[in-house]
Amino acid sequence: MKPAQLTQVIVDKIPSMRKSEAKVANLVLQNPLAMVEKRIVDIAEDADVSEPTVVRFCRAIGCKGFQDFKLSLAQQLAASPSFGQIAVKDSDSTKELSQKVFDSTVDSLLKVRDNLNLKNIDKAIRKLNEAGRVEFYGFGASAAVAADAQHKFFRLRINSVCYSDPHLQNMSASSLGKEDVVIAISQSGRTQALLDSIKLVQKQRGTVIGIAPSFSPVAKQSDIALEIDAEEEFQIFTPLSSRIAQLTIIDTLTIGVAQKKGDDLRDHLKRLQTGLKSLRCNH
Amino acid sequence: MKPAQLTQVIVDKIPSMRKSEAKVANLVLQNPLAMVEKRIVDIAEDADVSEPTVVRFCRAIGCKGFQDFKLSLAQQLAASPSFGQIAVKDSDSTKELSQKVFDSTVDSLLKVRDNLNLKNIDKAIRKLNEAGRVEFYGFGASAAVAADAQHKFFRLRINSVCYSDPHLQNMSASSLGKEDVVIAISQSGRTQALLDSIKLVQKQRGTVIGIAPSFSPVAKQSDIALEIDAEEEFQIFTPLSSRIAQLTIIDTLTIGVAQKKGDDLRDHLKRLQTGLKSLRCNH
DNA sequence: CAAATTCTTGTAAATTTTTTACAAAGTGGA
DNA sequence: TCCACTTTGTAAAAAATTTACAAGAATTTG
Repeated sequence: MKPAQLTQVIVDKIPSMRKSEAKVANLVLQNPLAMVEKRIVDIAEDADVSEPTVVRFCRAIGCKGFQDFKLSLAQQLAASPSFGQIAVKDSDSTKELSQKVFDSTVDSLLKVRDNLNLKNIDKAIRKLNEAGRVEFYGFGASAAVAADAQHKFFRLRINSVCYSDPHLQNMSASSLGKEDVVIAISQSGRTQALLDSIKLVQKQRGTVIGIAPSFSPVAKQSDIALEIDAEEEFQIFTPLSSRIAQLTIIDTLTIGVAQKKGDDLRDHLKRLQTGLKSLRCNH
Repeated sequence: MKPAQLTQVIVDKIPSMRKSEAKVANLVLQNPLAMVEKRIVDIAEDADVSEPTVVRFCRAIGCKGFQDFKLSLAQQLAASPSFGQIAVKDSDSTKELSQKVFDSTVDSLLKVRDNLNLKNIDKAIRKLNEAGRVEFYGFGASAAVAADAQHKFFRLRINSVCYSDPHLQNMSASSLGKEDVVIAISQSGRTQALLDSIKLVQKQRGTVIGIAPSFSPVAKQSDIALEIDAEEEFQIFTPLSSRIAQLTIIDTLTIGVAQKKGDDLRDHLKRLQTGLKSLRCNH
């Protein structure tokens, strides 16, 4: 496994820290990269605290000591080099630009990975495996995610459809039963039409798996909430990173279900691939 | 900046090393990962040399001292994780499963990032920025990617559509002109119908940007090829990682074009966001 | 509101770890 | 074999980290 996101751990633990430890934490977050070549005395001086406080800070975030802290931090930064300075400037070259886009995507994937609610993923996989019909609902940017998800579940030989039209959603939702599952996808977690559909599904006693930000109405309303809190590095555009995170969560569900279905499914997929071959160019 | 691959530097310098320094070098190469948590005394003992010899070894390969060596090594190892055993076993728990899915996605993103053809990305951004119409073509799993891409370009106020039906593709392709651009997306790079559409576009003197594996017919036929060679960790399923890589490349193009469009666009996006607010639930 | 308790922080000392200085051992050429 | 030079290890010094403890702040309780 890759090193967990140390910077994320630091952010999470700041509230429970002592005042002077928090000073160190803030210094580190301000410029993680600079820490790597500092000694304990330098950091103590810069943060205006004593050396033992720095050690206490290291222990507080789960490291064995100062060297261990530095090493973990260095490893995280090496894995995603431009952490903390990902904002795209107008002056960036194509090289810098593409690196930033890839790095920020990696960053948010790691962040989401470390905050997964495994219990709910497990529940979701179990439920999907036993489901009658599986429907995917999403609007706007999430419509493409829903379509992608539907395509994957279809390949697993699961009866699945995808609706990104509120009327079709409602009509279909009304026809669901208690063994059916709906996966509701939303970047904002506040789309009113989606909430309406969710309620309709629940009225029919269907199960709703929500993929949305924590504490959002969609997450709260869902029976099983898979929460995603990827900060978007590129604010003004349509969400980029969080959408990739959504897809990856769906991948996890897909593979989880496939694992449960076992060998039986494997044969089916092989046959499917053979079918596709005829559509291909062979030179 | 530090040399990219420390282990490579070590290999290169072994011939010019003293006998006991070479002992250390071999120990390090044998298991680089293990070095990270050792102290100088441990390494000295394991290599059967004295501690100063270890320090001399560190200096010989261009490091400032022992700590510097350890840090550099750790960084290299973190940056290029052993692309090893990610295959999912039937016995995997949900935790292991989701970690593997996320990690393998991260791995392929990093791999693709390091193999990007920047010149072509640059060309593509330039072309897209000047384009009249932009169309996205893709079938199967790539249809969702195309839909997602269309959605993003639409937000950039670029005249864009998406077709995942061969007839519509052909009809539309025939109506394109030389200032128009088509982005053709394919996981396999060998879909015959897509190749046909590409040829039609080129007959009309339109530009085709292909997102497909290296050396594939689609890549070869495209005017600007953006090649993606993500190994799929989960063989039997529909492609997972390479699709994420495709999306991220498209993100790069999107941001690149947005950057070129500048402030003008920023206002437009703000207005768009305000428009969407009315569709949201506010509690 | 003050006394007592607990929690936080820094000082100084101890320990660990790394680095340097130097001397011993080895190597090769005359 | 002897001399000059290189290589390597020992031991001491220096540097860096960690611990122990006490002073001071904050908080609770009578």
